[in-house]
Amino acid sequence: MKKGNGQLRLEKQTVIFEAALKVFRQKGFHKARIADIAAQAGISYGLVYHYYRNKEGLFNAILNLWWEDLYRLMEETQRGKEDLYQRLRKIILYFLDTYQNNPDLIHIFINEISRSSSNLKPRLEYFKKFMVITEGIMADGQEAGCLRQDIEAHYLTYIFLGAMETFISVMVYGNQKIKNDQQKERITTSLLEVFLHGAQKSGQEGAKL
Amino acid sequence: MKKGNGQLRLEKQTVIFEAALKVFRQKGFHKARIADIAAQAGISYGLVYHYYRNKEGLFNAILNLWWEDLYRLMEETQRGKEDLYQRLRKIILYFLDTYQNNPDLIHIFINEISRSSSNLKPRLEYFKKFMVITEGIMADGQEAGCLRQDIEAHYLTYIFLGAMETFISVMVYGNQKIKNDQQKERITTSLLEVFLHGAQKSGQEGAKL
Amino acid sequence: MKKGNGQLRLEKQTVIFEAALKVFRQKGFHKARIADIAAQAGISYGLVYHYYRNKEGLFNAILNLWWEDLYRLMEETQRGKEDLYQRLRKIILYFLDTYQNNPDLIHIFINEISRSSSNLKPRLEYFKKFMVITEGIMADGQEAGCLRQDIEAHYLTYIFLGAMETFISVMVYGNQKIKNDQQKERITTSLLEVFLHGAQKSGQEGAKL
Amino acid sequence: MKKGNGQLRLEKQTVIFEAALKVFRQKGFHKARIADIAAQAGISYGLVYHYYRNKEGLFNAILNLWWEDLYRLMEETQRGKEDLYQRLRKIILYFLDTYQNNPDLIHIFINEISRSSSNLKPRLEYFKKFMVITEGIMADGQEAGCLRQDIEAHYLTYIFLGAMETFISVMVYGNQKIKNDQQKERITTSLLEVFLHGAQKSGQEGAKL
DNA sequence: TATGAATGAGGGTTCATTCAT
DNA sequence: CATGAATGAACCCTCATTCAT
Repeated sequence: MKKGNGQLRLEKQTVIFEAALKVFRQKGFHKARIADIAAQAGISYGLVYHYYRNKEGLFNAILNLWWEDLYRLMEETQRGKEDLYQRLRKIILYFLDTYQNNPDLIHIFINEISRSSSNLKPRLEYFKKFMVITEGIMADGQEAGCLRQDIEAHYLTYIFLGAMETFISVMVYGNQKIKNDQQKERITTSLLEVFLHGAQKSGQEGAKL
Repeated sequence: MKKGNGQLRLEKQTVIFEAALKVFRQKGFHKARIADIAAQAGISYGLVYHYYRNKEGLFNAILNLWWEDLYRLMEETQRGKEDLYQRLRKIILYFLDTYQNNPDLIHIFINEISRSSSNLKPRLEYFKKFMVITEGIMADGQEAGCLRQDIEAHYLTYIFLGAMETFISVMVYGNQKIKNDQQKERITTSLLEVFLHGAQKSGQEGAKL
Repeated sequence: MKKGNGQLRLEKQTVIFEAALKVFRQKGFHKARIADIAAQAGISYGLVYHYYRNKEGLFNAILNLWWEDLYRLMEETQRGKEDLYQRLRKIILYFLDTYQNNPDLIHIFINEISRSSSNLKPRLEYFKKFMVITEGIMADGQEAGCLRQDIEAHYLTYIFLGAMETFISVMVYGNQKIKNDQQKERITTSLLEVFLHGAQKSGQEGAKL
Repeated sequence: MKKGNGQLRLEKQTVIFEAALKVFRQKGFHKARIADIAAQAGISYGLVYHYYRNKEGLFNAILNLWWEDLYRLMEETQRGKEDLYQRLRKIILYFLDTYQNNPDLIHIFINEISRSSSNLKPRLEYFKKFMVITEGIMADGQEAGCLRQDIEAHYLTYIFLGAMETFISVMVYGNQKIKNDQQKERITTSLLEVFLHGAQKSGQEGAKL
């Protein structure tokens, strides 16, 4: 039985997509060549243009996957009735899970989205939206009396996201693997612990550092 | 009185350097053209090659300035007798001061860390060294009993640096100006407060979030 | 009937090759521009890079053709049972035939031997090998008692090849055509006569010159 | 006592000239940079243009030295009453002496004059003149009954000069030094022997090779 | 669908030459 | 005389994109 054309199209498109994921990660957007991606996908480079408008379009497809998944998570998080701790935990775990399951994707996020000035304008909006949602979570926490109110919600956001991003970055740059769930747990706990309770040794409250 | 040639040479080199700073910031390494930099400097593009070996060399000169200054600060910090709070405060203020005085430089630092012609290794090495020094400060803090020891020193480092970097990034991306010293103070305090004492509302210790 | 793609590819490659042959001959390696070659071939310059890695690669392809053909001849010559006279005659005729059929090629051989991007080593190696083979022929002649033994075989080689090469060079520089087989015969005979029997008027042996 | 300016000018010019000799030999005309020559001469590159019109002019000065010296020798040779053997011997020794005393010069002759297609037009004339003079010597020899007349005088010229040039070329390419006068003598004798008496083993006259 | 030949804009780099000092 | 800063023509090469087959 012959597969439907749509099915075939989808498959080939996926092959190209994943090849692009790999090549963009290895070389970065500018140095990645369509020919590299085609070779990785095992097709001719002309074919790429049947499935994607151009290099930019292919790259955007990857970005969309990233942001859509992230937004979906964020919306779920917002809709849910969970407390602040669980919500922040979910965000961290989302990044760590993606790091495990799709390291190319998060590599690209770190290198090409989070840290890249080229063609930044449109991408910045995505980033801002993500920050705004996170800020909402922080504000909720402040309203609920869980978070201190003497620090602006967006400051709390920067601190939280920045700390997390650096964890991921270090792993990405160091090509570290996440060995097991324990490690994921330790990272998550460390992040939340310090963010929520601080790095200061307990009992030192108010003492001179 | 005639200026020495060395003086003149230095001046022109500086003009090119600053033009490069601006153009690299605006366009990123890949999209920045030597011709752009020359135009910005008000010279012909050929002259750039009298002062710098090539585009890469010019870019590296910029990065070196950044890292050398940063290392100088870190060494001062290490040599000093100050307590943990003052040390971390100095690091943050260094970034904020640089942001005020040389926003292009810090922009490039934020955006172009992973950019390099072929091997980003050398630049990562710079970064790692910076992290190692910071980790030393954290370890000192743990030994001195100022910082909790149930979280690894390098985790503390990631959280601290990541949080700070994101503050800067947000300002960079948003083209925000630091209006006055008060704002610098507020940012510094917020960062240190959360890092050291946590974001959790005091009195909530142990309470359900 | 549709031609195979390989066939087409080969054809176009040949067109470029022959254009290069012509341009390299006219301008020499350094002054020959890829754009010239492309124009000569009636294609865009970018296409040259589909068939050859770069200018150097294209040039090497030409040299390889020359050397491979020459080596093929030399090996045939060595395998054959012919006497010295026939062997030397074959070598001369090979050069003269090539001059007739592919004057560009021999022009390049004559002019560009020492030309190379950085290291002329590889090309000299080719030349040396050619000389070594010829020297073998001379040594055979000495062993067989056909050639005088009071002069080293490689000296005989220099004299023979040098004389021949200059014949060709003069024709190349003077843009002389070989008009007919008689001329070829005369050149060959003159060379062999002088090389083998000397330029001295017979009967003058030992007389004062 | 202060030297006259003309004296100084001459000295500096000579320094540049000799630097050029060295650099042109090492890199060839195209790859030799004025900056290289100036550095070799220990002066600034702008100064080169005070003494020579441009790169081409500097190169021509070298060529002129070569050709003028060679012509001087040839004229002396022609004016003298020496026999053919002595004349040819003088030519060979001139090349070998120059190889000993000014290897850069003869290197350039071999690489840039004898074998070079670029800017060849004007240089070719020099070469032709040299050949014409040599041909005159050969014709004299034929008239005097010293050389066989069944071979055209210019053929004899090609054979003689070609053989000699290849000797020099091999030494140049192989970076061989002339160790002593004996070697010079052996080369000269071998060349003249083969050219005049032939390579064939004596007593084999007419025998099948 | 699929291929890869073909195009040409674009940019880095070199270096001879000029000229103000 | 001497310097070397300054200029810009020249040219190699890359690679995204198009399109005939």
